[in-house]
Amino acid sequence: MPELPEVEMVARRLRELVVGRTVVRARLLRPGLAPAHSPPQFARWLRGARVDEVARRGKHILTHFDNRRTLVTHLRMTGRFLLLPAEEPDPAHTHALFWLDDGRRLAFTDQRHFGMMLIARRDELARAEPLRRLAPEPFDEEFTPAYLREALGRSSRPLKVVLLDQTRVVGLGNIYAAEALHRAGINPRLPARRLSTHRAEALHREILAVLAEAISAGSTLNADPRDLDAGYGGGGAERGWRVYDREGQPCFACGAPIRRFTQGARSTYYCPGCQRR
DNA sequence: ACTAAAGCCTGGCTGC
DNA sequence: TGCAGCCAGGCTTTAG
Repeated sequence: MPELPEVEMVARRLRELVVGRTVVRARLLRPGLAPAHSPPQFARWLRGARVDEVARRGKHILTHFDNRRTLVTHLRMTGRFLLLPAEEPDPAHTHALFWLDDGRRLAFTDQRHFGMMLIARRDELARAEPLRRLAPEPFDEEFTPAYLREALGRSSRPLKVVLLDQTRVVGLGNIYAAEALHRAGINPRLPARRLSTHRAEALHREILAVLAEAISAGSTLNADPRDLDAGYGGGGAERGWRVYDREGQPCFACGAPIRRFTQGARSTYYCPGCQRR
């Protein structure tokens, strides 16, 4: 489940592997992946384009080309990039292919068809969907405790649910939202508008810490460079989550059994001892 | 301006 | 053992 740190890792690896390369041929195999474009148009816009830069905005990967267009990719749940030698067959669930000028090709696979791609003019990106309404990046100066409190301040919804709203805070998914709340000692059911200034500071600090630690853990993995998403395989226990996917297991801080309940149609994990209010 | 819920999708798991 | 049905979950859309 790629959230900001995992998407950051994919973007970094993609950057190492494809910046400077030219797409000699592109093919959209499943039109639903990029519903705004016809497959021929998709192919035409990328053919002959050289990759200038790979960036990230929230959970979106931005591949900027020298033709002033940008390929926006959202991995959603199961989207992944794979760099393949020329002779290797297409992997299962391949929905887009990009042949590079060094003979290799980049495949986009997506078992569950949640991922999406869009090609937009680079100079219109920030004003266009799907980036237009995104909150500031957590590591930008703009993202301060005051911003956080302001962004959450009007909502009566549970804090955990609002943290997943990418127009308020960008980059958190179900795992890091739960982890940040646990680290800050805040109950996930707290109505967002009831977050005090003091606790907003703690939450702000822990959001940054949990994201930074995950990025740093991922960047030290010694993985196969062809494996673009190495760094986020594995389940909760292996990744060392404090609450996520640990229902019934003792909290590392206080020993109370971690609890799970449904919030906004997804599982929330928390510690009843550390996150009383 | 806000909130809630359905829908998208497939594979793995649960319970009968 | 077989299989229906549930669950995972990021995000958009629709309805209220």
